[in-house]
Amino acid sequence: MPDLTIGRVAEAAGVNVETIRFYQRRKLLDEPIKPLGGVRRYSGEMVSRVRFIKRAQQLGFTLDEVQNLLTLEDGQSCKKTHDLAVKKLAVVETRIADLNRMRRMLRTLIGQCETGSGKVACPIISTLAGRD
Amino acid sequence: MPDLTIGRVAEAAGVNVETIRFYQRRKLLDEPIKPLGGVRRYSGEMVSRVRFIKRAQQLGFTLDEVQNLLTLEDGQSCKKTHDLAVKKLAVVETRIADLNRMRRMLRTLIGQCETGSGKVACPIISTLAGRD
DNA sequence: ATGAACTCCGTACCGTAGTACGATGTCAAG
DNA sequence: CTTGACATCGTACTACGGTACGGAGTTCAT
Repeated sequence: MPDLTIGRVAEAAGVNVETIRFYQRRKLLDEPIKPLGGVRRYSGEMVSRVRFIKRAQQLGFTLDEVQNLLTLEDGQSCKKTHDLAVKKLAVVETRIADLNRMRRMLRTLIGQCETGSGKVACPIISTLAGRD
Repeated sequence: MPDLTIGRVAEAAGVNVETIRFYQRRKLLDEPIKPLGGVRRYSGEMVSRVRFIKRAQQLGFTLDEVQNLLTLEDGQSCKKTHDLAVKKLAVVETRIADLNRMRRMLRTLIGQCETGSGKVACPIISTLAGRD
């Protein structure tokens, strides 16, 4: 069953071979035993694990957090998983709030630029310079 | 008029001395001439420039972009500044959209966890594992 | 005039998530 | 049995925005 080479795993999971090796160094994936003077072989399980990592990243989890999630992979400690997700949601919402502030400000400034109310200087620059 | 030491500038602008030096290396700020065997002196202008950089960062501009903005600091080339702001707004909106996707997903998963519909395995883990 | 506090400068390091590279070894097909 | 593709491994580099450090010189108040 462990029939894949690292290249096949990477390809199947849609990542770079170096990424697999990087995850191994980070202890996110383990390295199969290497038959002395040979080449490591991987099972399809490894592909699933890489995909797991990638999906978790898409939800905003860092690799450190993914490492944590992987230890919960049996699906038993639902509460711990739930709590991690709640914390992550809070972080995501903070980031959204920050970005919304940036968006509001940028829109205001762009609007001022476009309605150019006879002012000599650029309103964006003026604002950044603290003049106004 | 150039009466401040680097430490005073940093303090007045609310940044670390090392940050000023870092900006100088990055050519965001220029270094006053150093009187041979002496200490550089800065004018209040320098404090304003550091604040300019910090405000631009709060709007989402990278230091490379700030460098660009600083060359437009006379407030003349309003169009170039405007265009930079429009591009940045687009980037910010993309990030918001990404984060909104994460938020939706996290909320859904957390909700599934909480209504725990008799399932054995954790719905979050199941989703990450691609089972479901 | 002495000691604390500050400056100067180069270089190294932090976190985050990888990518790149080069030497050497192994495997499979022809 | 050779050639080409791939694996292994260690190390270095990327982007981004700084922070930290150590040794030497300078400035200022007492």
